[in-house]
Amino acid sequence: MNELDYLSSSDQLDAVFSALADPTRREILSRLAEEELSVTEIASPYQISQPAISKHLKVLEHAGLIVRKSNKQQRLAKINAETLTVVVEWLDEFKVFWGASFDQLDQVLKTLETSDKKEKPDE
Amino acid sequence: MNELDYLSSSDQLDAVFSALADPTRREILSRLAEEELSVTEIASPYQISQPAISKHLKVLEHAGLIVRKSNKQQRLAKINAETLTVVVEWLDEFKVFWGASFDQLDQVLKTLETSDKKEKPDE
DNA sequence: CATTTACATAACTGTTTGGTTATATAACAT
DNA sequence: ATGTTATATAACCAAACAGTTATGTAAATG
Repeated sequence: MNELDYLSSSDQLDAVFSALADPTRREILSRLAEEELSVTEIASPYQISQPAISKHLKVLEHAGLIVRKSNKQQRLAKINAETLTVVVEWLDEFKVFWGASFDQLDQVLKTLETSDKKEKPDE
Repeated sequence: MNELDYLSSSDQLDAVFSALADPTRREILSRLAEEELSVTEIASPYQISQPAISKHLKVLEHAGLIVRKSNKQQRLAKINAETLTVVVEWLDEFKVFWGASFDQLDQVLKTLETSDKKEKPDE
């Protein structure tokens, strides 16, 4: 059970879009697409303080874009890119504006929905 | 020349994602996907004031998600859904997480890039 | 056991956001 | 000319946001 189960679809979009509205958070997400990182590792390239990074991570976690696990005294952050499918689904409403080629996205969405159910039958 | 030409790619993503982070603005955008609407028409379903709607429209316009034109004393808002391609392009970085089926998005993106260049060769 | 490391949390601050009311302006209607 | 309609703008306010410093806590290290 993840935190987003408590959010309405609209609230989840609010949370995801506002999480993505910050360039530092987008960059963190890009780096987490490569590998899991600890808070200190995430903070290292930035000039802002460690608590500021912890806040960014809390925003990403609340949006469901990352999950976290403890390892000794470290807290590793891992991307949860499945959550980005809510953005893809929302975009689907506007696909008509890009012409027929975007119909391929329909197929992608159907594939995703199916595999979601297969991967997480208990949610 | 549109307003977004002055924004860096990251600033444009900031503007687009934060514009989309508000449910009222997303709903306005959905309605504009159906038809052009005047400010009064856009405001009519909501309880908030007309100036509040004008502010929302300014945010959407600044993000490049709508364009506006004057018609008599009305100012019509029209969706500019092409701007949403910056979101699609940003999402492309994470497509690997949804498996091979998402490679179809590559094709969509290539098609979009090509048609972009055809439609706006002067940019 | 004392210290350091990794992180979270609290308290505070300045800025942004999303709303308000009041008012100005431009076009249309009488 | 006067009034009405459509919209924008200004001034204001409360809440949220993004940062700070200071401090607390749990785990590792000497």
